[in-house]
Formats: sequence, C-alpha cells, structure tokens
Amino acid sequence: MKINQRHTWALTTAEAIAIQEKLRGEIITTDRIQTPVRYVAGVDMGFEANGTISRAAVAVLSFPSLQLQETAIARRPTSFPYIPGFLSFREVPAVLDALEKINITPDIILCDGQGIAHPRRFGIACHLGLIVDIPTIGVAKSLLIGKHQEVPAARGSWQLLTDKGETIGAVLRTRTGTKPLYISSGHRVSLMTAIDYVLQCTPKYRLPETTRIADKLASAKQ
DNA sequence: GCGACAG
DNA sequence: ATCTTGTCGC
Repeated sequence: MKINQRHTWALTTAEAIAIQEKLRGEIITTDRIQTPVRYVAGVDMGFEANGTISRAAVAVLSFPSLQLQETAIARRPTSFPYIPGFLSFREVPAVLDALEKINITPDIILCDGQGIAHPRRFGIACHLGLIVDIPTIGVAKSLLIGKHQEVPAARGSWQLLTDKGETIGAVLRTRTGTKPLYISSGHRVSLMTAIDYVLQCTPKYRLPETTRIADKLASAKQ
C-alpha cells in the first residue's frame, strides 16, 4: 500500500512533543470506517542485535473469519530509544516499511500500544492511523496513563479508563481470568466500536489473533 | 522533589 | 522489547 509521510523521524523529544501536539488535532475519534470490514491487520515489533535493529511484522486477516491472508516483515536500524510517551517515534518507521509491502489494504489496523490513552492523547495507534489514513485501534497489554475501577473477571467485561476527568479508553477483559487489555481509539474508530472489534478478534486468547500472528512473525527472525 | 512509565 | 527453564494451573 501507498504511504504519505507527514514528517521526518530524526527528532529530539522536544520536536516529538511538538509533532504530537500538532497532529493530535487531526485525530478523529468517531467511526469513519469503510464497511463492511473485510480485512483486519495487526502489527508487532521485534528487535535484534541489542535493539539496534528494528523488525516490524504485519499480518492481514479476513474479517470476521480471521483467516490469514497476507504477511510482511521489514527491518531497519533502530533510530529512536524507548521512552514512555514516545513509542511511535521508535516503532512507526519500521511498521510503515512493512505496510508498504502489503497488497491488501486493511479496513482496520490493531496496534500494539495505546491510542488516545496517552499523556498528550497521541499514542502509537493515533500516529500510525493518521499517517496511513486507515482506522486504527490501540490495544495495549499494560497501562500507560489513566485510572479505572476493577474489571469483572468474565470475558467481555470492561471499565472506562479516565484521566483528568476525560474518558480516554477502556480496560477490557478479552478472556475470563486473564489480565485485561487497554483499548483506546487510534484514528477514525470510536471507543465502543473499538471494543466490539477487539472482542471479535479475540475468539480464544487474550490477545487479538492479528497481533498474535504478527507477534510470531516478529519473533521468528529469519 | 518523588513516583509512574505503552514496547 | 529482551535475557531465559522449568513449572503451576486450567
């Protein structure tokens, strides 16, 4: 698929903050999804050589059948350190390389990390969604920011995630008795719709099938 | 100043 | 994320 970059990636944290604060205004948190949704993609990262090489993997699955359709892997030198709040500057460049190799344009992308559940409301799902202009959902395995009440143990249970009086996402139990996932709008997807798609993509395990497959690809070097 | 802190 | 074996539990 085609990709139109919005800015360069060799940045200081001060420049990164300026970009986040500028681009956050373009984020759409209501549904602007091409329906019916036929393809859902998952992206995940792996690192090699003490973290100096970034490896991104993309898996495109059919929806709602969740059958694997296409995969791609991309490698490139890591150019930004891991700093909480700036994950997209470290991971998005390699993810874009991998997405460029994909022939099927996904209708929705599930990202490994937060969407607007971020200190400046601009997590990796927002950043990626804005650049590729495809609906994105933030699916994080742990909390970055926000508070929430205890989530009941049953699959499908969820609680709102809030910060400074704002709703920024939801904490969702995708499998009974396992740790919940942190869901938030990336771009062009509302929170309720995000919860719905994440549940439809987790028929059996805690993590969405999309990210599970991308995860295997990103780990299985090659 | 003291914690918290996606992957 | 990554370094790493066996082990506890459904």
